[in-house]
Amino acid sequence: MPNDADSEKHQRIIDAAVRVFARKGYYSSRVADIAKESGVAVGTIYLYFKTKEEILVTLFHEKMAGFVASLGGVLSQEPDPPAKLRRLVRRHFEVLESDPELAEVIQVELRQGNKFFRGASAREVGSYFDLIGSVLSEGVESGDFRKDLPIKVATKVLFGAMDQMTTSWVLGQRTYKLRDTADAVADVFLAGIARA
Amino acid sequence: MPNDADSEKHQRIIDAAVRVFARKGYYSSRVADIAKESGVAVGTIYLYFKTKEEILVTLFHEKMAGFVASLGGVLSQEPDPPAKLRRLVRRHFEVLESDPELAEVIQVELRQGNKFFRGASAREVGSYFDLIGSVLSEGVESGDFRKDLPIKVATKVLFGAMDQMTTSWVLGQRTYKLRDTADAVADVFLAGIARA
Amino acid sequence: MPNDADSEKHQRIIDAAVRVFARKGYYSSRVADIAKESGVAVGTIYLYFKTKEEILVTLFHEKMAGFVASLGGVLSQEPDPPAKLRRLVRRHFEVLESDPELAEVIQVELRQGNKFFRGASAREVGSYFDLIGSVLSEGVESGDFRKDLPIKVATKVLFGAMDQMTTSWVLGQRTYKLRDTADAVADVFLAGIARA
Amino acid sequence: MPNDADSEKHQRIIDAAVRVFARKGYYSSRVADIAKESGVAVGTIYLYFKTKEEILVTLFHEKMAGFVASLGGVLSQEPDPPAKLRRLVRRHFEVLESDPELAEVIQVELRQGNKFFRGASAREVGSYFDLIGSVLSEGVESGDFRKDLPIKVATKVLFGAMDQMTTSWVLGQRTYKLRDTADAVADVFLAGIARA
DNA sequence: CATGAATGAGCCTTCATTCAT
DNA sequence: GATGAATGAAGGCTCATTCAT
Repeated sequence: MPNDADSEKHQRIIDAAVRVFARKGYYSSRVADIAKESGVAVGTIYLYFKTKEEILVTLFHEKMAGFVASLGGVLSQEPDPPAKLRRLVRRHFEVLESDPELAEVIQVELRQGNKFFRGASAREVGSYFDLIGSVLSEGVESGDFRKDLPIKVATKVLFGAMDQMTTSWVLGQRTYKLRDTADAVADVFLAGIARA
Repeated sequence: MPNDADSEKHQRIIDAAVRVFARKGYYSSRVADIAKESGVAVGTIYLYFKTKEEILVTLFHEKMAGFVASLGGVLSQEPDPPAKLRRLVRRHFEVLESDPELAEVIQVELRQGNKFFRGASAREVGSYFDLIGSVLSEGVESGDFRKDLPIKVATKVLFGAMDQMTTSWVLGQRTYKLRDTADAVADVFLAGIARA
Repeated sequence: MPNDADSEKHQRIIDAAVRVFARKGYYSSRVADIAKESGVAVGTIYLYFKTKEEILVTLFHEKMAGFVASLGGVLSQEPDPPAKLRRLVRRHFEVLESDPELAEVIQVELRQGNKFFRGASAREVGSYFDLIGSVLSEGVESGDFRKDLPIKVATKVLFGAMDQMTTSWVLGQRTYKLRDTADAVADVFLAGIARA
Repeated sequence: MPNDADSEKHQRIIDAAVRVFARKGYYSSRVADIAKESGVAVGTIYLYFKTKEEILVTLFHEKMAGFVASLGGVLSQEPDPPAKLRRLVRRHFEVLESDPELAEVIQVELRQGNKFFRGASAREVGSYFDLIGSVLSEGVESGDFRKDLPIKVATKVLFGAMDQMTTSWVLGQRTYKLRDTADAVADVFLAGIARA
C-alpha cells in the first residue's frame, strides 16, 4: 500500500491505455484490452480508476500537464520573444515527436466526444494558451511584435498551426521529422507569407 | 416513390443525424435517436444506409463536398491572391457559422476514431488543401507572396489556424461572430506577427 | 380475378418457395427471397398467404398430397402384395428423384420445428402410413406375409427405411440413382437379412 | 475457478439448451431462455459458447458422441452378430427412451437446416453407421447373414427403421414403451416380412 | 490488494407484415 | 389485384462494471 506501489500500477495502466487508445481509439478500446496491455487484471483497473472514462480523463490531465510543463521550462532560457516563440514551436514538435503514441492519442483520439478542449482538458489547454499568449504579450511590449496584434486570435492561429502540422504528421505515418518543420512554421507565423 | 421521395428521406435522415451527432456525439448517438429526430422508423434508416457508420461517412462526404465546392466558386471573383486568400478565410467562417450544427459535427465529432482526415474524408479534405495550395502558388508566381514560401507548410498553417478558430468558437458557445475574426486571421497569416 | 389467375400466382409462389426453402432452409429464407424467385412483389404474397408459415404448410399439404396420390394410383395395377410393395418403394424413390428440390425440402427442411409429422402434415403422412399398412394387411391376408406381422411396426420400419435412403441420397449430393436401390431395399424388407 | 466450475457451467448450459430446444425448437428458442433455464446470465453463456449455433453444435457433438459410445460398449458382450444386432436395436431405444428431451432434440429439432447429418454431426452419425455396418459385415462373414447382403443399404434401412420408430414415439407423446418394440423391429429386419 | 468469472442493460440490425398508392 | 416503401418489435451479442474468493 505504499504510494510507490500505487503509482506504479497507476502508471502502468495509464501507459497501457495510451498505447491501446492510440491503436484502436477510445470507443473501440476495451477495458480488457487495457488490462491485458498493462499486465493487470480487469478488476485491478477499477481499484485505480472509477470508470473507463476516468482513465481517459486522467491520462489526458497528466500527459497534457506534463506537456505544458515541459514547454514552459525552457522558454525562460531564450533571450527575446521571437526566440522564445521559435523555441516553443520546436519544443511542441519535439515533445510530440518523441512520444508518437501520445501524439496519436492527443491529435486524433482525444478529440472524441468534446473531450479535448471542452471538459476534462480545458484547464491544461487553457494554460497552454496562456503560455503562448504571454509570449505574444511580452513581444508586443518589447516592440518585437506589432502593437496592434490581436493576441487571442494570434494565439489560436499559432496553436492551430502547430496542431495541424502534428495531425498531418501523425496521419501521414510520420514519414518525416516533425521538428524539421518548426522553423518554417515559425517563419510563417512571425513574418507572414507576403513578400517583404 | 422514386428519386424525389428517396432523396427527401435520405436528406431528412442526414440532417437529423447532423443534429443528433452534434448533440450527443457519434458513439453516444443511437440509431433510434436519429430515427426519432428524422421522423422515420428505425427500419427505414436501413433502407437508405447500410450501417450506422455509413450515415456518418455519407454525411461527411456530402457536407464536406458541399463545403469545399461552395468555397471554390467565389475565389475566381477576386482580383489577386491576397484578396482570394482573405475571401477564402471569410468564406470558411461564413459557411460554418451559417450551419452551427454542421460546424459542431465537423469540428468536434467527426474527428473521432481517425474518421476525419484519415479514411472517408481524405478526398474532400485533400481537395480543400489543394485549393488553398493553389492560391498560395498563384501568389508566389504573381509575386504577391514570397518566393521561398514553403507552400505545404503554409497550407497546413492556414488550415490549422482557421480550424482552431472555428473549434474555439464552437466550444465557446458561439458568443461572438466568427466571421468578424476573418480579417485578423488573414492579417496574421499574410503579414505575420512581427513588427513591420 | 378468375380462379386461373389466382391459381397461377399461387402456384408460382409455392414453386418458388420450394426452391428457396431447398436452397436456404425455411428459417433462413426471407419472404423477400420468395417474392424475387417467384417474380411477384412481397405484398402480393400476402394476398395469397396469410403468413410465411402458411406458405410452408400449404406447400407441404399440396406436395405431400400429390406425392401420396401419385403413389396410390399405381399400386392397383400390381398383381399381389409383394409386387405392390416393390412398386411402392420404387415409386417413392422415383417421385422424389424426379423433383430433387421437393426431396430436399421434404427430407431436410420440412422436419423443422415439429412441422413434419406433427402438425400440418399429420394427415398426409398418416394417409401414406395407411397406404403402406393396407398393403401389408392385404399381404397377411393373402398369405404372402407372415401371420404374426406387427403391421404398425413394419409400416414404420419401411417408411423409415425409404426415408433414410432418400435422406442419404439427398445429403450425398445425389451422386447415384436413387431408384436403383429400390430392389435392395425391398429385398431386405421382404426377406430380411438373415441367411435363408 | 478451474475446470470443475467450467465444466459445471458448460454442462448446465448444454442441459438447459436441450430442454429449451426440445420445448420450443432451435430457431424459436432465445438465448435468454437458455440463460434463464440454466440459471446463469446471458453474458455467461457467451463465456462458454461463441454463438447460439455453437451451443447447438456442441450439444449435438457431445450427446451424439455419448450416444454412439454407449452403444458400442455393450455389443462385444453378445455372442454372435444376430444377438449383437438385437442388442443394438434395444440399446438405441433404451438410450433415447431414458432421455426423452434429448430424444426430442435429436429426432425433431436437430434435423433443422441441414444441421443433422450434414455438417456438424457428420462424424458422429458416420461412426454410428460404421458401427452398424461392422455388425452386418461380421454377420456375413460368420454366415449368419446372407452372403449377398448389400451392407450399405441394409445399414441405412436399419438406421432409418430405428430412427422412424423413435420419431413416431416422440411425436406420439411417448404413450408406450419404446424398448418394447425392439424385438419386433429386429425381427422384421432379420427375418423380413414374408412368410417363412 | 488482486483477480477474472459473472452479470445484464443496452444497441444495432433484421425481416415479417402492413398499407397507401 | 399488385406493388414495395415503411414499419417497429424482437433478438443475438457486447462489454463496462461488480464482487466473491
